[in-house]
Amino acid sequence: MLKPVFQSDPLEHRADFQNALVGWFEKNRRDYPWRRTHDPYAVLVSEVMLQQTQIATVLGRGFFLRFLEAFPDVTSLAAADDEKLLKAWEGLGYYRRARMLRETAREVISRHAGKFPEELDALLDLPGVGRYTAGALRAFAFGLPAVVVDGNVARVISRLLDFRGVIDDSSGLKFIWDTAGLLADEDRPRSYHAGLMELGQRICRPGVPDCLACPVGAYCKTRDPQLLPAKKPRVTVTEVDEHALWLMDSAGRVLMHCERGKRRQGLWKLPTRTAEEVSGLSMVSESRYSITRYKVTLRVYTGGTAAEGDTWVAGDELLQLAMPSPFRRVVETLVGEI
DNA sequence: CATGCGTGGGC
DNA sequence: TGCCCAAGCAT
Repeated sequence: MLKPVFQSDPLEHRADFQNALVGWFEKNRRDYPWRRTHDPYAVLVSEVMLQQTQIATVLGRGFFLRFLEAFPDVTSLAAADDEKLLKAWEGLGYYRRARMLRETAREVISRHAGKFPEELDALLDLPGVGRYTAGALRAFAFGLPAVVVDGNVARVISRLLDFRGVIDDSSGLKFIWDTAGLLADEDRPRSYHAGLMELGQRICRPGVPDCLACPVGAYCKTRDPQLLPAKKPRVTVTEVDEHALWLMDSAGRVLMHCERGKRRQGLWKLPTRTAEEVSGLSMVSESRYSITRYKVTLRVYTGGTAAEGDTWVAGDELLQLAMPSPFRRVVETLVGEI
């Protein structure tokens, strides 16, 4: 690992560190659509979309601008129905985020007279807004002092300070957040925090970083960045099978099932069945996908019967429904084979 | 504190 | 290819 020599502790030379970072950012910053606005509503939409979701996903498929066209302000989002809301979120995953975003729009109207609060505690009270998102709103929407720690920032700080402990237990998180607070530039929150994240995204990458291009290499203590950050061991992956039906009636309608639970309400799938219920039916599709700690084999069969809660959907409405991606892929394939 | 919640980029 | 993991949050 070729890397600049450590010269100064960033905590002891905070202003120099901040200047180096902000100077680099001002020259090299990427032009993202959410950086062209300070509207707290638009900033919140971007931050929620970007939770655990890569920029390329949000940007490349146009989610951000499309969502703002559909729901340009808190009033329109507060009034959104499930169908339109989930359709705008389809493909992004973590669908609960969309519902909480709408709930936040409603609370901004009912509890804050339609104007986003600027105090940290008030922001943290909003549904779906945790300490990262609250800090991001403080810095990027309001230009106020903040502490902003995402996965990028945690990695950068662990390397800068050569923090070898795991960063995802309570003591590791405390170290990262405390250090982030000590390093933060209170006069230039926008450039500093966006710069620290963009540094982590582009230079101080996971795995082998591009240390020779790093603007703050002189403030970085670690000698082997590729070993950091340390994390707790991952949970083991479990293989599971999922069985579903592909059933069409004489009118060309397809049997579907709308999720009723609190978490995934409004998302549509093919009706799922137990292994016993599909025994003897002929399989028309087999696919695999990963979800959290599960590797799922999804098999779809023709035959079977409708059950309580299943819904017949007209063929021309089928692809309008919001579905989880694995089911959307299967449905699009099977529709194409008709 | 552990777990559930999606998806796709990149190596 | 299989695996890591990404601008987290709620429970």
